[in-house]
Amino acid sequence: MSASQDSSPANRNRILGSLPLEEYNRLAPHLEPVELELRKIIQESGDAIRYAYFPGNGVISIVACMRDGSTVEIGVVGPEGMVGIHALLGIESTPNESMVQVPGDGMRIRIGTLLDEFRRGGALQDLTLRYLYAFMMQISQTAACNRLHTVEERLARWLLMCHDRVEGDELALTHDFLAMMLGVRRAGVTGAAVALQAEGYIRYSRGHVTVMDRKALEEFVCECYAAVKAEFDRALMH
Amino acid sequence: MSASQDSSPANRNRILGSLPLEEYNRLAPHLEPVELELRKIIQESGDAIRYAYFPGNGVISIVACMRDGSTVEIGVVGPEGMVGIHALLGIESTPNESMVQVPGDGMRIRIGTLLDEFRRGGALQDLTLRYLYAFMMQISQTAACNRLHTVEERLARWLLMCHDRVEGDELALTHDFLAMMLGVRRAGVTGAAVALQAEGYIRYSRGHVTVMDRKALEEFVCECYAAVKAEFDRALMH
DNA sequence: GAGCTTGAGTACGATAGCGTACGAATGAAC
DNA sequence: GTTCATTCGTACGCTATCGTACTCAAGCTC
Repeated sequence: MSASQDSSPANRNRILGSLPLEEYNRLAPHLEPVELELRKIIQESGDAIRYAYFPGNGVISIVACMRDGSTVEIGVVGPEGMVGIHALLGIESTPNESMVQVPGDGMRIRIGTLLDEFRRGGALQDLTLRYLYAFMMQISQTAACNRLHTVEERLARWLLMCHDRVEGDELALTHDFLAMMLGVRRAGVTGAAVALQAEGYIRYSRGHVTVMDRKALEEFVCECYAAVKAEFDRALMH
Repeated sequence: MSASQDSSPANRNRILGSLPLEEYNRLAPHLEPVELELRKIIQESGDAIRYAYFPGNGVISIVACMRDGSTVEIGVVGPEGMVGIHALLGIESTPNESMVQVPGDGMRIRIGTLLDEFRRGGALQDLTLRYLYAFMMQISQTAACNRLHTVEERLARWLLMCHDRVEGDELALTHDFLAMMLGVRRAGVTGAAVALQAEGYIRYSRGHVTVMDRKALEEFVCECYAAVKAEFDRALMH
């Protein structure tokens, strides 16, 4: 029996919602609801990791930062996963930064508390390690995709990954932010966005993208999208 | 007390060599020595993961493969780590491929046996999870590096990472193989190699690179090299 | 030592993306 | 309704890398 009974953030999150009741009940007193506000940095590069976050909805970007300030997204986290998984591996901080791309809500819990449960070796450990595998495949495909595919393809992939984790077809995103995620110029995003819009896949207007034709986007996007999705399905199904 | 007493492959490997004797002795009867032969694929993309490999020396590339046959390396493994860590996360196979880049030797062990020990939650779990963190940082930096840095910088990084894991200054590598690792054309590697050679950093001749001036290479390489190294040191020190 | 295979150097036109910059349009603020 | 900051569209010269292809040299085989 699982903990999925209502639609609280805890139960919209796939990891928390898949826990057996016994484990969930041990964690529940320590879970605090949090709002995930647009553009909020919930984990600063290099800072001590104090909380793990389990989104109920919304999308969070995990970003690698360079010394000169340029950034590249290495993965996204939605209700299927968690932020702060690095800390479960036994380290206290990480150079990666976590930023809210699509606002939502979720639950957070102190890392120490979560680690205690993780180290019991039960369902939480199993679920988080499987998620970790999926996330690792996402990073690894991103590494390949960054090397081999065009800005247009990568923008399409990003939009699809976001769309998968959100209700509705509209996303609040500026070209500037997408440029930071994709690691390209703002003007580069504009060019790609114009192209995708010309094909009728999306519609853009001042910080708002609408996915108009998801099916067509899926046909246009590079293989990386499906590859990552397949690994998520494989690792997280049960 | 640790298991590092002689110079068998088991004890040249950092993970095995850091295990407390009790844990090491439980694993020891199941460790088989293996030779890591140049260019051998020790884990095929999509195949069931049957063994974990702990190199005593040599370098193994973990590679993402695309449908069209193009490949990009996402990370390297040497005596500091292991191949097959994916399986500790609870999955049976992965699309990544593992190939020997610098020949050497090591120990292997059946995944089931290793998983049993991993699930006891002792030092092996701690060591492998910390290594996993370091490896994840390597992939993540590679994703960023692939997006932001030139072929020359990335070649320098690759050579330094290899050099760190090998005794001596000579590596047996063709431009063709480096092209597969860096995800560029063979001619692109040649161009970069010529440039590094002109600066006196390396010397190249028919499948053999020699690192001539490591210090200068370290000054030339992009920040990604030091960033990954710092995370390895941080995660694996004890 | 002749022939063959493998690996390296080079060339060249094509193209994607860069850095930069400027202006237009939208939406919010007053 | 006017002002202003934000966001987007576009342009232009520049560079890195691509795709392809040809040649040359080294080392192995017979």
